[in-house]
Amino acid sequence: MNSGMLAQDERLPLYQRLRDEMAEKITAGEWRPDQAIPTEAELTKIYGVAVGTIRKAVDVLVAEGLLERAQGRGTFVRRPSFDGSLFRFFRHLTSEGGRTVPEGRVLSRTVEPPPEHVAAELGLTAKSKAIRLDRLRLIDGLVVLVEEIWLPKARFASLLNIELADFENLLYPFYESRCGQVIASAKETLTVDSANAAVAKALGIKEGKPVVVIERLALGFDRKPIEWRRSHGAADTFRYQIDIC
Amino acid sequence: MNSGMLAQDERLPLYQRLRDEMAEKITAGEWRPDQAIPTEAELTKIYGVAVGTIRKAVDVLVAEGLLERAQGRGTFVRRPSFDGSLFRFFRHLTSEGGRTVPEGRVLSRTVEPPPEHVAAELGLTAKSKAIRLDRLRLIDGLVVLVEEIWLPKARFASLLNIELADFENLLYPFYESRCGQVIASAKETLTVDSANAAVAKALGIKEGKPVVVIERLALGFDRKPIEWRRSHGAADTFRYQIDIC
DNA sequence: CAGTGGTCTAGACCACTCT
DNA sequence: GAGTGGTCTAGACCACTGT
Repeated sequence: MNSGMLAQDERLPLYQRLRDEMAEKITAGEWRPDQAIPTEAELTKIYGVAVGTIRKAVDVLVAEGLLERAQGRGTFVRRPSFDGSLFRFFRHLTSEGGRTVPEGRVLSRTVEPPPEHVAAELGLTAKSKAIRLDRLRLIDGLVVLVEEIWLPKARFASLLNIELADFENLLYPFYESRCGQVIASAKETLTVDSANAAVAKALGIKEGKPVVVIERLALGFDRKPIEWRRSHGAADTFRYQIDIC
Repeated sequence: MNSGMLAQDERLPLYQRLRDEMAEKITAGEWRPDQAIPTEAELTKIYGVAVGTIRKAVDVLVAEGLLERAQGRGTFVRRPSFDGSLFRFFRHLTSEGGRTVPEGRVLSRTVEPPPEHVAAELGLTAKSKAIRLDRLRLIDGLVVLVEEIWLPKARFASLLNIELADFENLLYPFYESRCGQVIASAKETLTVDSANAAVAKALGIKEGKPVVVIERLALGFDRKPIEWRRSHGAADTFRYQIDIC
């Protein structure tokens, strides 16, 4: 009765194959964000398995952040955006308890071969080109971060047709909706440096003043690198908060 | 048949109460690290619940890192030591790829009422006293961090009988072995400041030079605060790396 | 009220580990 | 072969959300 086509992989546990099947429906857009997936009862009929097995597959997807359960309402495809709890990628608050999303202003977009270290991080060959964005983050009209962003051209070609002014304040949901690229995790490195002339000018501080440098490599659910970025912020107003579990 | 005493909390799900009960056995040392806990079949008899419920409780504890399963062998209490992967609390490497554990040197240990913000973080009343440690972290004989550590006296009274020289380089395994206090998670805040006279002297830098300040609140498995510490390091040699998931 | 996910049970069979 | 955790089933009742 496997009307859900659960062949694919060989001798994996049922719930794993189920998870893959459902993940596929999500990434392929068949089940869309903020939309309820079929109920557990329906899923048992669709796939011909017991409720417990469905639940276990859904457990995995919930743990992975792809689904969200709401008792009495249903199970929903989670929009990996940053409105709710998923504020993971903007912990460097500039003012105390700043909950607001800073404005993002893309200054320039070019296509060029990435520097060697960026190519290495993104897993690109020496010849391949990449998209570079230069961007400011502002709070109350004041520049708090200067960002240099590198994206593999292959994944993000559709970004080249968009007006710079139409880039949204949060890039990750934007990547998702425009390019189907979903960020799942990231690795960040913080260091402190002195501002060079360009950064100092953009941040409105004196050259040589201390700045915080955040280098981030963002990965997809397949753990492949998707974006590399380096951000600079004035050190004296900087605060970085994180929970380690 | 609840021979396992599962009263405690009111109307929590069974598997949650089970989890708490089992976590208690672990933190109390009744189930010791690297030792197998009773089998699922035994646990069902002990607590008078179904296997599925036991499994769900164990699932939670495994997810929390307290237990570890080994098919065909049993379920074991995990030693939350730092030899293996659990290197979570020393990401601020000073030299590139520095894998070595820096030396820790406790300069002083006093018992005094904590400052207001520390008492608040640790959940202590205004009157209660706390243990304060002042400590240096050194790599190759050079001071890289200056630390101010506060501990609730009630939990750490046994530390007062130990020679300062006998404090180990990694405090968290030390807390575990001497005081039965296991750190499960932490919350860190990074900022950049200018070195005051005392910090500058300890770090061997000039007063007013930029320093990185890390404030950390470390929690136990019961999510109660256990330790608060503030570390200072010279900004120019500082590197903080973290994986965000 | 009907429908949803959340909890819990009781038992089956399998894959692995150790002796 | 005996014992362990890993998977899977089938069905029960509950708590919550919507109408």
